[in-house]
Amino acid sequence: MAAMTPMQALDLWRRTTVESVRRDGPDLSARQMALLLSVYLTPPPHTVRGLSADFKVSKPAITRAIDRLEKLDLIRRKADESDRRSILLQRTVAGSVFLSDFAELVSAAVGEIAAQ
Amino acid sequence: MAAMTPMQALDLWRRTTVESVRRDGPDLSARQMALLLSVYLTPPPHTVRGLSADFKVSKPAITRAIDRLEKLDLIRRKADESDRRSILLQRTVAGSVFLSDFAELVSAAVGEIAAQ
DNA sequence: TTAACTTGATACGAACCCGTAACGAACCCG
DNA sequence: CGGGTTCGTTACGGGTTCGTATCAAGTTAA
Repeated sequence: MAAMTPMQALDLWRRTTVESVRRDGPDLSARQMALLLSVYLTPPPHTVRGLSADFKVSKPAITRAIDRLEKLDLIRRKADESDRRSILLQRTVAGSVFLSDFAELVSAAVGEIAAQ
Repeated sequence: MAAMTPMQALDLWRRTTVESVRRDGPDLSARQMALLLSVYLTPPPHTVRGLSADFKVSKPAITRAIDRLEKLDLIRRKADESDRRSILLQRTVAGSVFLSDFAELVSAAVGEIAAQ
Protein backbone atom coordinates (compact mmCIF):
# COMPACT_ATOMS: atom_id res chain seq x y z
CA MET A 1 0.00 0.00 0.00
CA ALA A 2 1.71 3.14 -1.25
CA ALA A 3 1.37 6.65 0.11
CA MET A 4 -1.65 8.88 -0.24
CA THR A 5 -1.95 12.64 -0.56
CA PRO A 6 -3.99 14.45 2.11
CA MET A 7 -6.58 15.22 -0.55
CA GLN A 8 -6.83 11.57 -1.53
CA ALA A 9 -7.15 10.62 2.13
CA LEU A 10 -10.08 12.98 2.64
CA ASP A 11 -11.72 11.84 -0.57
CA LEU A 12 -11.37 8.24 0.53
CA TRP A 13 -13.11 9.11 3.77
CA ARG A 14 -15.82 11.03 1.96
CA ARG A 15 -16.64 8.33 -0.58
CA THR A 16 -16.76 5.62 2.05
CA THR A 17 -18.78 7.58 4.60
CA VAL A 18 -21.26 8.91 2.07
CA GLU A 19 -21.85 5.47 0.61
CA SER A 20 -22.34 4.04 4.07
CA VAL A 21 -24.93 6.72 4.85
CA ARG A 22 -26.66 6.11 1.52
CA ARG A 23 -27.02 2.45 2.31
CA ASP A 24 -28.98 3.38 5.41
CA GLY A 25 -26.44 1.77 7.71
CA PRO A 26 -26.51 2.58 11.43
CA ASP A 27 -25.45 6.19 12.05
CA LEU A 28 -22.55 5.38 14.37
CA SER A 29 -20.57 8.10 16.09
CA ALA A 30 -16.79 8.23 15.95
CA ARG A 31 -16.63 6.79 19.46
CA GLN A 32 -18.88 3.89 18.61
CA MET A 33 -16.94 3.12 15.45
CA ALA A 34 -13.64 3.30 17.32
CA LEU A 35 -14.95 0.88 19.91
CA LEU A 36 -16.35 -1.55 17.35
CA LEU A 37 -13.14 -1.61 15.33
CA SER A 38 -10.99 -2.03 18.42
CA VAL A 39 -12.97 -5.06 19.54
CA TYR A 40 -12.57 -6.68 16.15
CA LEU A 41 -8.99 -5.74 15.30
CA THR A 42 -6.98 -5.55 18.49
CA PRO A 43 -6.08 -8.46 20.76
CA PRO A 44 -8.43 -9.21 23.65
CA PRO A 45 -9.37 -8.80 26.39
CA HIS A 46 -11.57 -5.75 25.78
CA THR A 47 -12.98 -4.26 28.95
CA VAL A 48 -14.79 -1.04 29.82
CA ARG A 49 -11.90 0.31 31.86
CA GLY A 50 -9.38 -0.60 29.18
CA LEU A 51 -11.26 1.14 26.40
CA SER A 52 -12.02 4.09 28.66
CA ALA A 53 -8.30 4.56 29.33
CA ASP A 54 -7.34 3.90 25.72
CA PHE A 55 -9.80 6.44 24.31
CA LYS A 56 -9.49 8.90 27.20
CA VAL A 57 -13.27 8.82 27.56
CA SER A 58 -15.36 8.36 30.71
CA LYS A 59 -16.50 4.87 31.66
CA PRO A 60 -20.22 5.67 31.40
CA ALA A 61 -19.63 6.88 27.84
CA ILE A 62 -18.09 3.49 27.04
CA THR A 63 -20.99 1.68 28.71
CA ARG A 64 -23.45 3.63 26.56
CA ALA A 65 -21.53 2.94 23.36
CA ILE A 66 -21.55 -0.76 24.25
CA ASP A 67 -25.29 -0.56 24.93
CA ARG A 68 -25.87 0.83 21.45
CA LEU A 69 -23.60 -1.65 19.67
CA GLU A 70 -25.06 -4.55 21.63
CA LYS A 71 -28.59 -3.45 20.72
CA LEU A 72 -27.50 -3.46 17.08
CA ASP A 73 -26.07 -6.97 17.69
CA LEU A 74 -22.64 -5.81 16.52
CA ILE A 75 -20.84 -6.86 19.71
CA ARG A 76 -21.67 -8.94 22.76
CA ARG A 77 -21.03 -8.72 26.50
CA LYS A 78 -19.66 -11.77 28.27
CA ALA A 79 -18.91 -12.20 31.95
CA ASP A 80 -15.25 -12.63 32.85
CA GLU A 81 -15.15 -15.87 34.82
CA SER A 82 -11.79 -15.11 36.39
CA ASP A 83 -12.91 -11.70 37.69
CA ARG A 84 -16.61 -11.30 37.83
CA ARG A 85 -16.44 -7.55 38.20
CA SER A 86 -15.22 -7.31 34.63
CA ILE A 87 -17.00 -7.92 31.37
CA LEU A 88 -15.41 -9.03 28.13
CA LEU A 89 -16.52 -7.70 24.78
CA GLN A 90 -16.81 -10.22 22.00
CA ARG A 91 -17.58 -10.32 18.31
CA THR A 92 -20.85 -11.38 16.77
CA VAL A 93 -21.73 -12.78 13.37
CA ALA A 94 -23.66 -9.61 12.49
CA GLY A 95 -20.70 -7.47 13.49
CA SER A 96 -18.33 -9.49 11.34
CA VAL A 97 -20.65 -9.09 8.39
CA PHE A 98 -21.03 -5.37 9.00
CA LEU A 99 -17.28 -4.77 9.10
CA SER A 100 -16.67 -7.03 6.14
CA ASP A 101 -19.14 -4.98 4.12
CA PHE A 102 -17.58 -1.78 5.39
CA ALA A 103 -14.12 -2.94 4.34
CA GLU A 104 -15.49 -3.51 0.86
CA LEU A 105 -16.77 0.06 0.79
CA VAL A 106 -13.30 1.31 1.63
CA SER A 107 -11.68 -0.91 -0.98
CA ALA A 108 -14.14 0.26 -3.61
CA ALA A 109 -13.38 3.89 -2.74
CA VAL A 110 -9.66 3.20 -3.02
CA GLY A 111 -10.27 1.75 -6.45
CA GLU A 112 -12.25 4.79 -7.58
CA ILE A 113 -9.57 7.17 -6.41
CA ALA A 114 -6.80 5.16 -8.03
CA ALA A 115 -8.72 5.15 -11.31
CA GLN A 116 -9.07 8.91 -11.31
CA MET B 1 -1.90 4.79 -4.32
CA ALA B 2 -1.81 1.03 -4.60
CA ALA B 3 -4.46 -1.44 -3.46
CA MET B 4 -5.29 -2.30 0.10
CA THR B 5 -6.47 -5.55 1.66
CA PRO B 6 -9.81 -5.48 3.50
CA MET B 7 -7.92 -5.98 6.73
CA GLN B 8 -5.65 -3.04 6.01
CA ALA B 9 -8.67 -0.93 5.15
CA LEU B 10 -10.32 -1.66 8.49
CA ASP B 11 -7.09 -1.09 10.36
CA LEU B 12 -6.69 2.25 8.63
CA TRP B 13 -10.17 3.20 9.77
CA ARG B 14 -9.48 2.01 13.29
CA ARG B 15 -6.21 3.83 13.75
CA THR B 16 -7.58 7.08 12.39
CA THR B 17 -10.87 6.97 14.29
CA VAL B 18 -9.28 5.95 17.59
CA GLU B 19 -6.67 8.68 17.34
CA SER B 20 -9.35 11.23 16.54
CA VAL B 21 -11.33 10.16 19.61
CA ARG B 22 -8.19 10.26 21.76
CA ARG B 23 -7.55 13.83 20.73
CA ASP B 24 -10.93 14.78 22.12
CA GLY B 25 -12.20 15.94 18.75
CA PRO B 26 -15.92 16.48 18.21
CA ASP B 27 -17.76 13.15 18.27
CA LEU B 28 -19.32 13.48 14.82
CA SER B 29 -21.77 10.92 13.49
CA ALA B 30 -21.33 9.31 10.09
CA ARG B 31 -23.99 11.62 8.66
CA GLN B 32 -22.32 14.72 9.99
CA MET B 33 -18.93 13.63 8.68
CA ALA B 34 -20.41 12.79 5.27
CA LEU B 35 -22.00 16.23 5.11
CA LEU B 36 -18.84 18.04 6.17
CA LEU B 37 -16.66 16.21 3.67
CA SER B 38 -19.15 16.73 0.85
CA VAL B 39 -19.20 20.47 1.42
CA TYR B 40 -15.42 20.62 1.30
CA LEU B 41 -14.67 18.16 -1.48
CA THR B 42 -17.49 18.24 -3.99
CA PRO B 43 -18.41 21.13 -6.28
CA PRO B 44 -20.99 23.62 -5.03
CA PRO B 45 -23.77 24.50 -4.65
CA HIS B 46 -24.56 22.52 -1.51
CA THR B 47 -28.16 22.81 -0.42
CA VAL B 48 -30.36 21.01 2.09
CA ARG B 49 -32.50 19.39 -0.57
CA GLY B 50 -29.46 18.33 -2.58
CA LEU B 51 -27.74 16.67 0.34
CA SER B 52 -31.01 15.13 1.49
CA ALA B 53 -31.47 13.50 -1.92
CA ASP B 54 -27.81 12.55 -2.21
CA PHE B 55 -27.70 10.85 1.18
CA LYS B 56 -31.27 9.53 1.05
CA VAL B 57 -31.91 11.15 4.42
CA SER B 58 -34.81 13.37 5.50
CA LYS B 59 -34.46 17.14 5.17
CA PRO B 60 -34.85 17.80 8.92
CA ALA B 61 -31.99 15.39 9.56
CA ILE B 62 -29.83 17.46 7.21
CA THR B 63 -30.94 20.68 8.87
CA ARG B 64 -29.92 19.29 12.25
CA ALA B 65 -26.55 18.09 11.02
CA ILE B 66 -25.95 21.58 9.63
CA ASP B 67 -27.00 23.08 12.96
CA ARG B 68 -24.39 20.99 14.74
CA LEU B 69 -21.59 21.69 12.26
CA GLU B 70 -22.42 25.38 12.22
CA LYS B 71 -22.35 25.50 16.01
CA LEU B 72 -18.88 23.92 15.83
CA ASP B 73 -17.98 26.59 13.25
CA LEU B 74 -17.02 23.88 10.74
CA ILE B 75 -19.39 25.12 8.02
CA ARG B 76 -21.48 28.23 7.42
CA ARG B 77 -24.94 28.97 6.05
CA LYS B 78 -25.28 31.65 3.40
CA ALA B 79 -28.44 32.90 1.74
CA ASP B 80 -28.78 32.14 -1.96
CA GLU B 81 -29.33 35.53 -3.58
CA SER B 82 -30.78 34.08 -6.77
CA ASP B 83 -33.37 31.97 -4.92
CA ARG B 84 -33.98 33.09 -1.41
CA ARG B 85 -35.72 29.88 -0.42
CA SER B 86 -32.42 28.06 -0.66
CA ILE B 87 -29.36 28.27 1.50
CA LEU B 88 -25.81 27.59 0.43
CA LEU B 89 -23.33 25.80 2.64
CA GLN B 90 -19.85 27.20 2.71
CA ARG B 91 -16.50 26.40 4.21
CA THR B 92 -14.96 28.08 7.23
CA VAL B 93 -11.39 28.53 8.35
CA ALA B 94 -11.96 26.28 11.36
CA GLY B 95 -13.44 23.61 9.11
CA SER B 96 -10.46 23.72 6.79
CA VAL B 97 -8.12 23.34 9.72
CA PHE B 98 -10.15 20.47 11.13
CA LEU B 99 -10.12 18.54 7.87
CA SER B 100 -6.47 19.31 7.26
CA ASP B 101 -5.65 17.84 10.66
CA PHE B 102 -7.89 14.88 9.97
CA ALA B 103 -6.16 14.22 6.66
CA GLU B 104 -2.88 14.12 8.53
CA LEU B 105 -4.29 11.51 10.88
CA VAL B 106 -5.23 9.35 7.91
CA SER B 107 -1.83 9.81 6.32
CA ALA B 108 -0.10 8.90 9.55
CA ALA B 109 -2.21 5.75 9.84
CA VAL B 110 -1.33 4.83 6.26
CA GLY B 111 2.32 5.21 7.15
CA GLU B 112 1.98 2.97 10.21
CA ILE B 113 0.25 0.26 8.25
CA ALA B 114 2.79 0.42 5.42
CA ALA B 115 5.61 0.10 7.95
CA GLN B 116 4.13 -3.01 9.50
C1' DT C 1 -53.54 38.30 -8.70
C1' DT C 2 -54.00 33.97 -7.20
C1' DA C 3 -53.36 29.16 -6.81
C1' DA C 4 -49.90 25.56 -6.79
C1' DC C 5 -45.43 24.26 -5.85
C1' DT C 6 -40.73 24.27 -3.65
C1' DT C 7 -37.48 25.26 0.08
C1' DG C 8 -35.58 25.12 4.61
C1' DA C 9 -37.02 25.41 9.30
C1' DT C 10 -39.90 24.27 13.26
C1' DA C 11 -43.10 21.50 16.48
C1' DC C 12 -43.68 17.32 18.56
C1' DG C 13 -43.01 13.27 21.60
C1' DA C 14 -39.78 9.69 21.96
C1' DA C 15 -35.30 8.04 22.23
C1' DC C 16 -30.45 8.72 22.87
C1' DC C 17 -26.22 10.71 24.84
C1' DC C 18 -23.44 13.91 27.81
C1' DG C 19 -20.30 14.21 32.33
C1' DT C 20 -20.42 13.94 37.32
C1' DA C 21 -21.59 11.50 41.17
C1' DA C 22 -23.05 7.64 43.58
C1' DC C 23 -23.95 2.67 43.71
C1' DG C 24 -23.78 -2.55 44.56
C1' DA C 25 -20.94 -6.36 43.62
C1' DA C 26 -16.56 -8.48 43.53
C1' DC C 27 -11.79 -8.68 44.74
C1' DC C 28 -7.69 -7.98 47.67
C1' DC C 29 -5.06 -7.79 51.67
C1' DG C 30 -4.17 -7.29 56.36
C1' DC D 1 -13.48 -11.60 59.20
C1' DG D 2 -13.49 -6.50 57.75
C1' DG D 3 -11.81 -2.17 55.50
C1' DG D 4 -10.28 -0.44 51.20
C1' DT D 5 -10.06 -0.80 46.24
C1' DT D 6 -11.70 -1.74 41.63
C1' DC D 7 -15.26 -3.12 38.42
C1' DG D 8 -19.22 -1.80 35.42
C1' DT D 9 -23.63 0.28 35.90
C1' DT D 10 -27.19 3.51 37.19
C1' DA D 11 -29.16 8.17 38.61
C1' DC D 12 -29.45 12.70 37.41
C1' DG D 13 -30.40 17.07 34.97
C1' DG D 14 -29.55 18.92 30.62
C1' DG D 15 -28.74 18.75 25.85
C1' DT D 16 -29.11 16.39 21.15
C1' DT D 17 -31.23 13.72 17.56
C1' DC D 18 -34.86 10.86 15.62
C1' DG D 19 -38.92 10.80 11.80
C1' DT D 20 -43.34 12.68 10.68
C1' DA D 21 -46.10 16.45 10.09
C1' DT D 22 -46.60 21.17 9.50
C1' DC D 23 -45.19 25.84 8.65
C1' DA D 24 -43.96 30.52 6.53
C1' DA D 25 -41.50 32.42 2.87
C1' DG D 26 -40.22 32.45 -1.83
C1' DT D 27 -41.02 31.10 -6.61
C1' DT D 28 -43.68 29.84 -10.64
C1' DA D 29 -47.24 29.98 -13.83
C1' DA D 30 -52.00 30.38 -15.09
